[in-house]
Amino acid sequence: MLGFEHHDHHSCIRSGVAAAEAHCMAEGLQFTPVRRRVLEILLERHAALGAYDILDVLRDEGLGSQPPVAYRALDFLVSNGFAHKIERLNAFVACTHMGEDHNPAFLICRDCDAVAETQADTARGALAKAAGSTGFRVERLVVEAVGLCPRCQQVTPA
Amino acid sequence: MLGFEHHDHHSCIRSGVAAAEAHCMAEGLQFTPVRRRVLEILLERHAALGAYDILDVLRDEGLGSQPPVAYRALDFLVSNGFAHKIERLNAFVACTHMGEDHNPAFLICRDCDAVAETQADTARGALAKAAGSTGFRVERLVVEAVGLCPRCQQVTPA
DNA sequence: TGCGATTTGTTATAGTATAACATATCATCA
DNA sequence: TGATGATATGTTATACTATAACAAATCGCA
Repeated sequence: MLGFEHHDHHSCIRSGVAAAEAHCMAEGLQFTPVRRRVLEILLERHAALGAYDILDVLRDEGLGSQPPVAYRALDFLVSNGFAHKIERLNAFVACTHMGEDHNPAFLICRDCDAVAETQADTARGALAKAAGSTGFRVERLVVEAVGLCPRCQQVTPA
Repeated sequence: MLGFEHHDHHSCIRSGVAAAEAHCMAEGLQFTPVRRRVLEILLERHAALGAYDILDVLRDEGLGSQPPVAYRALDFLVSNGFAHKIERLNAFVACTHMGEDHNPAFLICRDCDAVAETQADTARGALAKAAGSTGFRVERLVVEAVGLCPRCQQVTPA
């Protein structure tokens, strides 16, 4: 997983964009300037960004000025697994497992909004058992842990 | 857990309200008319209800007409564990484990918005491991499975 | 009874998201 | 290569979700 620790930001942006581009190429999807830029913005910050935060950046750069521009790009990224929506925050993050088929789970810092993506074990566990026993068919699983990241535990103890 | 199966609705509303009332009594909390009524409304439907849906009912009954009335009652219910917020739907449901200390997980039908509450196993699993290894301190866990309930699988196959 | 704390009423506004339709661009194949 | 159907963007308008701020009422208790 990509945690809260330091990492090479430049290469992580580059490789994220490259992975998305490759995937679009392979699938015949259009990786347009707005879509690419929104993904870059999400990769640049490693925190959850609201649609309107993203729109502000786009507007500054002349790439679009109305909400639907941001929402459409985000829909595209989410639909294709390049980004995820954090329901708890009404915000979005770049995916850190580009390409891999995965069931994301998130660690969300309530102080700084940093988000780390990890894996949820979907098949096992009480939830799967409950779903099975009631006949509920799970299609998508949202797992979001809210708490304090290591850094903010220093600053905001207890 | 409370599943999607049939159950005695009347007794389930009565016992839910009674449990909340007892808890408030014990804790010295005020179980006011609006708060009681909102809990009843949530118990009556076994689906996720938006704050404004609830407000509509309150308004019809002369119990309040402005959003803060509904939101404040919901905040109270959620804070005290009588109800839960479904982040995925921006909506609320009555708790079906009144009183017990629990980590709720939800099965949400994307067709009819019915919600079943069950338990998440928080301590074990990949998530807990990931949190532990990064030093992230989990305070609250949101687990929401989106899919089709048994009934809607009949109506809306595959 | 009076005082502080809690709850409710109300106005206003902030923040999140999408419908609908016009225009432009792309992708392809005749 | 130029027509055409599909996809993407631009734009206006509006719907939905949520909270700030302050006044008025009510409650709990000394």
